[in-house]
Amino acid sequence: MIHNYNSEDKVLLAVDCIIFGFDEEDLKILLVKRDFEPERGKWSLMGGFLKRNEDLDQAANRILHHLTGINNVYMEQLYNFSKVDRDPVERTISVAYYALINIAEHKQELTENYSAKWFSFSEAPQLIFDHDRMVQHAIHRLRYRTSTKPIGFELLPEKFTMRQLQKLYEAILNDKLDKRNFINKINSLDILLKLDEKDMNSSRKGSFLYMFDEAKYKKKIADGFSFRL
Amino acid sequence: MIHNYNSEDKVLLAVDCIIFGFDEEDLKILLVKRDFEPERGKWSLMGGFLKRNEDLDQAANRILHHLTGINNVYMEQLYNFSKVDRDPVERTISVAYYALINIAEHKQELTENYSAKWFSFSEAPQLIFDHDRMVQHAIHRLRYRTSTKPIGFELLPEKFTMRQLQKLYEAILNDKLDKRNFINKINSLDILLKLDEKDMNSSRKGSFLYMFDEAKYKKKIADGFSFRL
DNA sequence: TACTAATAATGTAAAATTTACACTTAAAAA
DNA sequence: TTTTTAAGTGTAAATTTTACATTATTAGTA
Repeated sequence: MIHNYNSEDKVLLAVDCIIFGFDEEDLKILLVKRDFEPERGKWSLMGGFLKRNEDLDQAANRILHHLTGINNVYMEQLYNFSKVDRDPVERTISVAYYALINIAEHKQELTENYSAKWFSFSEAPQLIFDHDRMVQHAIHRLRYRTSTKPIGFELLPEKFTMRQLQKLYEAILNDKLDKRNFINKINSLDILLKLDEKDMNSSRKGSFLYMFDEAKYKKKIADGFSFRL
Repeated sequence: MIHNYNSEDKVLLAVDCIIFGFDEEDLKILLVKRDFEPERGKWSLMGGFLKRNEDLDQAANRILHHLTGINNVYMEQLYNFSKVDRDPVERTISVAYYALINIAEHKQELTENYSAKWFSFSEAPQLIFDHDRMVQHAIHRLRYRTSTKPIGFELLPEKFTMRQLQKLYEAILNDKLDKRNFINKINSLDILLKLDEKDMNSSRKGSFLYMFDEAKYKKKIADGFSFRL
């Protein structure tokens, strides 16, 4: 059997990005209003097509930047969606990516020049095509990842309080956690740096700020430590 | 901005299958000798190209069947490999799939008509392109999945002994497990059916055979039970 | 300046889970 | 009947997880 690349079908490869954000309270998701047919005017994920001269990670970042002005986000490849009729226009396979970003930090980038908008995760509108399925997949993976590695790195400001970290976990897991147990657990991971500074916004007493100790974290990973929560 | 699907680049979408097998002792991997250029004669994963009229799951099954005669295998989508120059002939994105099968059950299908061959996982030859990376990804995922859901379903004969199940876990995790703790753990999951039958091959005393109780398992999953091992 | 109000910070005992570990049993073969 | 070989079985100690309530700190207010 001789295989001939030339006789093979080529397809369009789309990349769709599920961008989760956190605003100290709620888990949110970033959507855009589609400005072309089909389904013009409906909400959808950030999407575009892979180009010949880039790999998928690059495509995901280019697309996100193009539609939102947001740059340099750590995105993870999630899953492919490949039903034959998933896109009514043409056979398209979509590679879903997801990311977690700190909303406040990207406020400037996401100006009104862009039609992207944050929605509370629980109040997001219906999306086009199979994008709702993609989001379901992504939240599932995000919850799972939460129990596997510490997630705050990308999602919180550089300095944050234990309370903020806990709220982030609660938003992702959609569950209440016990304050003391949470703090004990996080402290036992031994990857946070307690600062002398306090955040005075949330209370009169103020609460201490922390930073991730990335070096320590990387060392632990390298040593084979498993961060299951 | 009006988007025009026609101006987008189309690409070849390959599907490569990492097939793990178990023969009551070792974890193995199924490879084929490539019979076309480039890299003719070298070992590689089972691969082929997605066709216009099928989705990725279907393509993975078609390709596996075409190259090995094996049918109806449960495969899971793993990850995309998309480096621009990963295939020297033409821009190709590869979707990796992996599966776990029971070697004995597929012995008939995998006859000498096919050039596919089982290799001990630890003794597999070097593979073409980025296939070694794919295999690394797959074994990682398999180990992870092991701690998440019971895996024996697809990998063992319908009836099996506790000893066989333990050896399977040991092969995947590449680690020794304590016999009593393993049995207690498995029993506590409460998804096995103990039969009256014994397997007399492995010892004079014989060891009881078990079956997975799929109905019970599905009910537990539906009830939100988590099978973390 | 003392009092109030509001959230931050902290520790422990009980329960559950995980781990380490060794002897008896059953059946075939000699 | 004795020997051989792997199967089968239980428990105590260690660790981890859970549930839970009081004190501390500061700014604002009287």
